[in-house]
Amino acid sequence: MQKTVQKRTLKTRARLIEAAEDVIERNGYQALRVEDVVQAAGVAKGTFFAHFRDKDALMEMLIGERLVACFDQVEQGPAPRTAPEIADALQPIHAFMTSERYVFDLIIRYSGATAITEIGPIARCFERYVRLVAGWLETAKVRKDISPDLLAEGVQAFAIQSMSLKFCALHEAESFLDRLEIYLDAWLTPAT
Amino acid sequence: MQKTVQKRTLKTRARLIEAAEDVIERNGYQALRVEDVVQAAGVAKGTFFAHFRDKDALMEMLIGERLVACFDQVEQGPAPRTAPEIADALQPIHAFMTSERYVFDLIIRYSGATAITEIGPIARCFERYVRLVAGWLETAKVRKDISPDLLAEGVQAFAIQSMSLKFCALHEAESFLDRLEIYLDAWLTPAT
DNA sequence: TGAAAAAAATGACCACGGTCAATTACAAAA
DNA sequence: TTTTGTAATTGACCGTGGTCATTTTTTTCA
Repeated sequence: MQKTVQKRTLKTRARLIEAAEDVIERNGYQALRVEDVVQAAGVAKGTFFAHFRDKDALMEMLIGERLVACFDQVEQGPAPRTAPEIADALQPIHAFMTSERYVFDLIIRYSGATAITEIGPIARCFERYVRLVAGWLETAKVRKDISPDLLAEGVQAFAIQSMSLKFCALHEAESFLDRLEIYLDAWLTPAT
Repeated sequence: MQKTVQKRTLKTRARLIEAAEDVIERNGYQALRVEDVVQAAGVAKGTFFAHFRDKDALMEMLIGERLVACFDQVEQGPAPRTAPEIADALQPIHAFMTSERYVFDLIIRYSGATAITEIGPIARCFERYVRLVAGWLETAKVRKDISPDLLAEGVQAFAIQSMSLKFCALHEAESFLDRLEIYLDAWLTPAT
């Protein structure tokens, strides 16, 4: 009844991931085909699905990793204190999320875990987003009538709205950053 | 060089749509298979794709229709004047949008038209949403420091955020409506 | 060391969306 | 009515994600 994991397993897995990253490097996330990956990795198709539940699971992992790296980068910088500074500080995260339509769609689809047991890296990043921004807001020059957590959730909502509009022909005139700044200004520092 | 459209065409198209609606009635949108639709309609598979660009195009049409009906219904009612009233008034629209995860995902995916030429019913509904809410906000008891249009876009952003969280295991404790009301209250009537 | 048990890998196979060259039905002109 | 050009339909076929019974490799333990 032991559950020994063989070294072979890790090696195969590593080969698959490396192959996938190569394919993505060349053609982007959207164009990734499982067949290409297994061929590049030199394994059979079935092996892929022994390592990843489905293609999306691999994508979630790879995109999640990159997203985590973006968060790490953003957390290195100083805490922003105003709406434009916040929009600017989040830029690396937003840039990656909108780097490809496919990437954005997948991130949105995985942003909420459907079951507690399957909270993946992307869903965790969404929680991290709120924690990160809420942390900034505690000492930022913003309204204090509602909690930093609620404020941060709003920032997230506006960021997603702005990113959606970036992919939209009707609204491409106004730039993503301008739009987000307008939203955040109205949300964080209302002048009623 | 004439471009006569035969009566046959309309008939076939109607049969396909009816068949699709039947299938959806029974098993929901998610479960619809093109094969089932063409079989029920008594036509060949190729015929389906002569009438609809792809499966999503049919879905956009059908879901778009239902969504338009929801808007029609909401527009019948009196204009709400407070944050909870607004959340409540929009309920039929939000209820349909979150009736199935598949429906929500498809609506989000089609909410922004990628090209001017391909603005579909769903993208139009998103514009209509903003116009509708902006109309309400003109005479509602809400902050006046920013335009009704901007305020309405925010309402949309918060509604999408709340709907996303509805599908999320981590946040299912708080109900959709409660959550939206909290957001809208903070957005429309800040107490700085 | 060798046999039994467990883990990993294989590839033929399936499901489903989508394509397209060939065929059939239609409608207008002769 | 027949001819002819075009609109509409067909179904065999393809690409790609995903499955699973079988085979191969590794580990365990007498």
